[in-house]
Formats: sequence, structure tokens, C-alpha cells
Amino acid sequence: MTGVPAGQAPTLEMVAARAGVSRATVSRVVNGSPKVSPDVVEVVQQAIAALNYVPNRAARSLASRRTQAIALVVPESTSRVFNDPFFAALVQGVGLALANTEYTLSMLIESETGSEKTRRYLLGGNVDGALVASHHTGDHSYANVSLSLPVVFGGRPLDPTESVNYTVDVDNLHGAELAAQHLVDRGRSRIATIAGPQDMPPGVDRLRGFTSVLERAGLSADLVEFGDFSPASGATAMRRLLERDASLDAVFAANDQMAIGAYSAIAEAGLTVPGDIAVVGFDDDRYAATAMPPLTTVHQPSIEMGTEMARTLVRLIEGDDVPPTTLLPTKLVVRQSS
Amino acid sequence: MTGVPAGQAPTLEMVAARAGVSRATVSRVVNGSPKVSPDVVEVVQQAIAALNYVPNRAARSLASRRTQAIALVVPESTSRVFNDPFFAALVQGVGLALANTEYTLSMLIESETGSEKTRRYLLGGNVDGALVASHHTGDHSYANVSLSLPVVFGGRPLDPTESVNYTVDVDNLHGAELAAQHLVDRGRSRIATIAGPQDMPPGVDRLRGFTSVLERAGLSADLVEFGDFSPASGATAMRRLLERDASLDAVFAANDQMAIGAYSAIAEAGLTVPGDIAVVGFDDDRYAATAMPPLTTVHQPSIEMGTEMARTLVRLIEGDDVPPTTLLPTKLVVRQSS
DNA sequence: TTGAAAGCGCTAACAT
DNA sequence: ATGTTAGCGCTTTCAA
Repeated sequence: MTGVPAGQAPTLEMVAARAGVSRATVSRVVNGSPKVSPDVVEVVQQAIAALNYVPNRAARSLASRRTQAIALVVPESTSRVFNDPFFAALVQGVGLALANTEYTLSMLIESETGSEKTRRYLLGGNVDGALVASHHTGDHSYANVSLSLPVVFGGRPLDPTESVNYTVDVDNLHGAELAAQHLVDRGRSRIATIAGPQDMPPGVDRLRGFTSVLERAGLSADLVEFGDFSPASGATAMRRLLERDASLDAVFAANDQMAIGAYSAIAEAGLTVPGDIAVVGFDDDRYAATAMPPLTTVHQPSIEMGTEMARTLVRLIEGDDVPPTTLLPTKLVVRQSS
Repeated sequence: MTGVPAGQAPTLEMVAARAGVSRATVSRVVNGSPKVSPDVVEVVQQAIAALNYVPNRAARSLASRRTQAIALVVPESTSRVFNDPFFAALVQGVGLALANTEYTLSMLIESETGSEKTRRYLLGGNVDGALVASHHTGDHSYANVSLSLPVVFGGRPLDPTESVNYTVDVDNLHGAELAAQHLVDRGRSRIATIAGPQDMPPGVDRLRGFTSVLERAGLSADLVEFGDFSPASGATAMRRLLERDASLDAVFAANDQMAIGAYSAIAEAGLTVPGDIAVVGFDDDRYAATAMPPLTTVHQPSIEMGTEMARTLVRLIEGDDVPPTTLLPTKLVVRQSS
């Protein structure tokens, strides 16, 4: 083709003409209405095939006031999204749940789009509903959006009193408790943690779970450094911990990526895992099992979280009753790092 | 909100009424037409703000016959997309180029969607154009789509005679030559390669570049094993190479992920990099620099590829003349693995 | 079971 | 500079 205009797309009207029926009938066939006689269906379908007709989305959604699309809003940078296995799994789960439905997915990555553009997109009738992953502080724009569009949040809101309507979350608190308890049970006595950002609920909850277990065990929970969930930040935090107390014998990282970063800092210091320092991560991402040594971690059902979010949203859109909160269980996966 | 219906969205008509002008004028203001008097613009904008009006996409695109959206089609599995730094960079580049424009991006991941659904989506007037990443064999469905929709392919078609209209590619052949020549120049004499899939152009071109240099240098290019660009496949291939000839002293991996896999196989065999075996990768992905030892590799301008693809497509959509092929240069980045 | 007709909310000539 | 008037391609009552 030369430049712009695209080969003339066949319209419903053309199909109707060719099949010798009305546009309404063609529409019924296209939408699988039961009240069309089989022979007519047959004729129409042949016309559709012959013309290679594909319904126009805009027209359809304008008329029906539905878009058959849902948005997945990710308030993160592109590179984070594409390098964090959690998002990969989440998207996979969403895709899985949507595969059976007629909905298509539109991914909106905040850093590229800007939140105002995103808001306009969501409110401009582009989608029938939205999934918001990684609910940050101050994401009031989206809590706001949920007033006029079905929205399901992944992860609880930072402020628990801010009751966002529908959320699917993972039991971060309990997961962190499992991790910390495991370290205590292993007989470790100087246990540190590389916590996540405290403006993100998982960061908060995982630190809280850790702290409560240590205190219950009569151990000091003072060895805390913070990272941003990236491997590099994990390495940096680990170095600081080692500086602060070279005698520490265990560390709980708030996610696997930071745990992997910690591995390298530990190696740099000439120490071994788990000989000198036991390491436990969180997420059970795809790198956890293949790390050297394989990482003990808390399994987070990321794929299920995606499917659950999508399923919840679709039900919401279709007017079903759904529980406002779904909490998915976490469990400890013991490997060789602890 | 209770379930479905979404708060009644204000229409252009309501804005017009409130501002005391016609719908056409409101439309002009919304679309930034220059021929509206400043005072009217002011009044209209106040009405828009007051009503919190957001234009309806479907209506707009139906009337204007444009969608202001472009699709990025990725014929790969979700997990590959989210774990391959190349895609991350590509998407980033696309996002970057699109950030300045009014186009939004819609990602279609083949494995989730199915290629027929994708085709319908593209042809159903959902987008003004499409970007197809990772052009595989038999992707005739898309060459096909380009008949009725502007399409820019990332990577040349497998069969060079199949002249797909617009492509942006990286100079894989030359990159591989640089890598191989570097190894030769370093005095390595038994040089192997972990090639990529031969049904993908980069796999083919990188192997071809490698082979031609070795032959020119009078060396045997028989030590070839194939992987699928994943780290695991790189490790497996490396093990096979070592079995075939334990005396090999260099290996060129067709991408960094496989090179990293090779690292572990080399370590398993009790050998060192680059002491025993020099390793060169391809892509210069984010793991290359932080690997131990830092990986010598061929820099592939992935981000630029994304921006270039997007820019090309936008020009195409807007009816500009664009060159059918853009070839981006590669360069060698020497680090410590060779 | 099928068709006719009235829009969905907006843009784009064409007038003025 | 602004308004009028047709649709864009489809769904959806309402009648037949």
C-alpha cells in the first residue's frame, strides 16, 4: 500500500446487501442472537466470509455503550514492569482469565502515559473497566475513577481507612511472618531485613510481619535497611547491614530481586549463603529457584492474583455481586539458602 | 458505586448548552482549532471543567475515522516478553516516541490472544496502525494485514524475497562479525558459537556473520550449537559444546541471556571466563554489564529500535513518505569476559 | 423471525 | 468565527 488510507473495510450494510437481508439481521447473526433462522444464519455467514467482514469496534461500542475492553493500569516505569517477574506473572494471569472472554486488554503504563492521560483514557469510554496494579500512595486519581467505572485494585490501599471498593490482595503480613519464623526456627539469632519502600503496602506489611515475629521471639528487630525492590538496591542495603553488624547471620529480603542483590553483596564480603548468612526472599519469582544457592522464599500467587483480579472485574462489569476484598494465601518454599 | 452503570458521562452537547454555543464550536475547542475566538475558548473550557467532560473515544473515532491508537503486536509468550530485556527496551522506546504524540499504545501479546483474534482486532478499526515485533516465519497473517493498515515490522522478514513494506532492523550481520573478529583478534583459535533459532532472522544473521569471519580467518566454524535465546538453553548448548571439544577457548552467544547461561555451564565444568574461555554475547542487555565477569557484547540499540519503529509508523499514518527500511547500527562493547 | 427507524456522541463539510 | 447539517457503522426498540 502507498501511504495512509487502508483498503475500504466492508460494512455491515454491505454484508446485508449481499445476503439479501436487513442490517438488523446481520447484526443479530454477528452477535449470536438465538432468534435467527438457521438458513438465514448460513447465508449471512457466507456473505461475511466472502467479504472478509470485521465489525467496526468504534461503531459497535458507540451503539452498545460497551467497549469489550479492559485496562490494566500499572503505575510504574516501563523498565520496572518488564523486569519484575511479578508483573509478568500478573499480566499472564490477567491474560489467562481474559482469554475465555470477549474482552481485550489494554495496558497503560503510567510512566509513559502520565496519570492525567491515563485518567482521560479510562473516563473517555475506552474501556468497560480497569485493573490497577501496584496501588501507591496518593493514587486518589484512581480511587476517584472507580466512582464512574468498575475498578479492581491489586493490593490494598496504603491507608486502610481509605476503603477502595474492590481489591485483590496477597497475604503479605502472614507471608513475612512465615519467613521470619522460619529463620528463628533455624536457630538464627541476629536476623536482619531488607525492607521494601514504606509507601507501598507490601513494603509495610512485610516489614510488620517480620518485626512482630522477631519481637515475639525476643530478638531485636533493629537491623532494617530499605530498598526499592530492585536487585541493585538489595545489594546496597545488604552492604549497609553488613557494615552495621558484621555478625548478622540471617536476612529476610522483602522480595526475591533484592535477595538476589543481597547474594552478591554477601559474596563480595567473602561470606557464604547459607553458611554464614541465611537468606529468605519473598515472591517466589522465576529467578528464585535457579539462583545459586536456590532461594528460600515466600510463594506469592502472582498468576492467580491476575486471574482473580480479571475475574472479579468481569463479574463487576456484568453486574454480578462480588466480594469487595479477596485475600490470596502465601506459603513458604524452603530451598537451600536458609 | 454499586455495580455497573458508571456515573452519567457529560456529552459534548451538554457542554455546548452550558457554554451557550454550538456543538461544533465545542468540538473545535476540544480539538484545538485555531479559528475560535479566545473568549469563546475560555467560556467553553470553563464549561468543560465544570462538567468534568471527557470526549468519548468511540464517537470521536467513528466520526473521524481515526482511533489515535496504535498496536504493538508481539508474537511471543507473555513470559518471554516480560523477561527479555530486549522487549522491555523496545516497549520503552515505543513509549518514548509516542509520549509526545496523541497516540496511545495497545499491546497485543500473541500467546494470550491468538493470532486470529489479533487480526480481527487490527482490522476491526481499533488502531490506526500496528507495530509488529519479532517477525517470525509464516507471519503471513501480518504481511497480509499491512495491505489494509499501516504496519511497521521490527526485524526483517525471514525470507528476504518476501518484501514486507516497512521494517526497522538492527544490523545483526555486522554485529556478529564484530564479535567474531574480536575473538579472533584476541588470539583465540578454537571458537564456538551458541546460535539462536534458525527460523528467526537474528538467529540466522548472527550465525552467518560469525561463520564468515571465522572462515575468512582460516578457522573452523564447526562448533555450533543452538539455543532458543533463553539462559537455560544457553547453558545446555554450552555443555554440549564442551562435550564436543573440551579444548575450545572462546564462544560467541547469539544473545546475552544465552551467554549468561553459558557462564554457569563453564563454571560447572570448573573453567573460568575469560581465562579458559572467552565469551562474547549480543544485545548488551541490562544484565550484561552486571554479570560476573562483565560481559563483552554487541550493543543493540533496542530503545532506538522502538522509537524508530514508532516514529516510522506515525509518519506512515500521517501520510508522510518514509523509507521502507531502516537499519540501525550495532557496535562492540568490550568488557571483561574476553 | 425479520425489518424499519431512531439514535449512540462526535466530526466535518458547508453555510453564514 | 460560528452554526447547521449530515452522517460515521453499528445496536436496539418497536412493529410487522
